[in-house]
Amino acid sequence: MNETDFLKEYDPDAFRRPSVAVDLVLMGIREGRPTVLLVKRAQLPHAGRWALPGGFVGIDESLDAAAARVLREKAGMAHAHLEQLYTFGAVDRDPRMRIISVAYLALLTEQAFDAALSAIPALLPAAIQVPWAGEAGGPVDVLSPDKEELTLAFDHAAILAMAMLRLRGKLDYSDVAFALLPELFTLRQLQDVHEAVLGAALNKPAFRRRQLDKGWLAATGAHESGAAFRPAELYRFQRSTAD
Amino acid sequence: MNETDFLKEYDPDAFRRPSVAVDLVLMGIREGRPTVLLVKRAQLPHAGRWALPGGFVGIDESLDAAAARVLREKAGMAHAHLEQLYTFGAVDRDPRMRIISVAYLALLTEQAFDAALSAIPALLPAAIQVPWAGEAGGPVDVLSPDKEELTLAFDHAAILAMAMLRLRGKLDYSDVAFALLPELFTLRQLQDVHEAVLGAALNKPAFRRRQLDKGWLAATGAHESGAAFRPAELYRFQRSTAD
DNA sequence: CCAAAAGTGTTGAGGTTACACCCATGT
DNA sequence: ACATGGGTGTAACCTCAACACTTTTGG
Repeated sequence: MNETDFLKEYDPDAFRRPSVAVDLVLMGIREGRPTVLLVKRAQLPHAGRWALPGGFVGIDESLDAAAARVLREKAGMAHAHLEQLYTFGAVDRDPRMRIISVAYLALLTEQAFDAALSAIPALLPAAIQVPWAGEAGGPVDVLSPDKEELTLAFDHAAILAMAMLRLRGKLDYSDVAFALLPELFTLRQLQDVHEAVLGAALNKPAFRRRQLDKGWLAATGAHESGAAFRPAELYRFQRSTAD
Repeated sequence: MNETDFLKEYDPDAFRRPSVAVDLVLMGIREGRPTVLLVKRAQLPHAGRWALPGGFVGIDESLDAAAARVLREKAGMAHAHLEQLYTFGAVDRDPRMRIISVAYLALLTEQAFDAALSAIPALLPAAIQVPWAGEAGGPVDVLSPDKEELTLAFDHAAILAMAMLRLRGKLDYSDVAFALLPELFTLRQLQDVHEAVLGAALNKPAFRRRQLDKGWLAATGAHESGAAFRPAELYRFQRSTAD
């Protein structure tokens, strides 16, 4: 039997299969805090609870494509930094049936974040309150715009906690911070992003030099406008040619 | 309609679903090199090719449980450090049908590695040759015991590359190195593990002090026996009480 | 001229590397 | 006694954080 014949006779329905979904942590920085976009579940189970936007993975759709589709459909967004986080596969994580969820982290600029909010009014921007701001990962509290504490549906709180952890861990050796900033930004804005993610204040001159020494920043010569005081220079993210 | 009624009427078979599998990177250190255990595929597709041991996820089995089961069934091992790596979900990664694979990294001591080899003779210990030893991740070459270069089945080479990257990345801020060593070990053995994973030589006194300063090592007072020269002290991995 | 934030120079502390040396053991 | 690897002390070096200072703008 050759490979082609084998494939013809193979029965893909021999075993019961779990469903596979993707869930997206849509994260941006608002008012100095990491903030995520949540949707209110209209249907059972967990009707009325807030949840991460998600959707099932189509049979002819890669995981990355499914994540991009959910980003498009549920947040009206064409592009965003999107990376796979972790796969959650506890048997009872969804009471309907067995659903394995591949969680993705999507990083949004403030503009993209606000655009999604006005395009799709059902989205709720929820601030993430990290208990021990400087330290390692534990449970995260999620606050609605009027400071109510929210209980998320399913295991989405655990997904969120992992997203925060990942974002922190990658902050200074990768380019994730720039995915949260517009094309042109000042060093102060970059520092604000770092401080929001870390939940801690940073030393200005040290931060500045460390960032410039990495060689990832290209000075544009242009300066911000409309500042009440001395306008800061605008930089652009650009990997050094040495890479 | 309340939640119970809703669940009764829910049809879990409304959509076609992909299959979900786990694949294990069983890694240990042999002869100063990271080495993985491979199985020869008996059946199509990719019959005759070497592959990572894996299996389908049961409908009532969590992902972690499935990984543990494969570890038991395919490597005859009760326990090992096991951590989820990444989920591979390209549409065409398996020609039979849509299979999403959750990859796990399993870390084996040299004893466990050898035990698996003698318990299950079908396993092949394949050394991993990392092209640019000190640097970041790219493709990895896999060598059979007689130094033949192997072509792995499916996308398993990519899984392996990611496993090496993860192991390197976690080497000095986590306890993964100790999962590759027996209960009691010398500082030289610990350094050998680090050097094998990093593919680079390390400075002895610096390494020694860094490890001791972490507070993860407990001196036992016992010394290794059978050494041709001065016997080294044996240490045990033990997180500091301050954690 | 003042307030406020941008941007720079200098210093000092801490940690890490590199090298040299001493120690313990089997032959 | 000696070869060999285990284990330790010291000094040079590098990195980075803290502070003070200058610069630039709007009012």
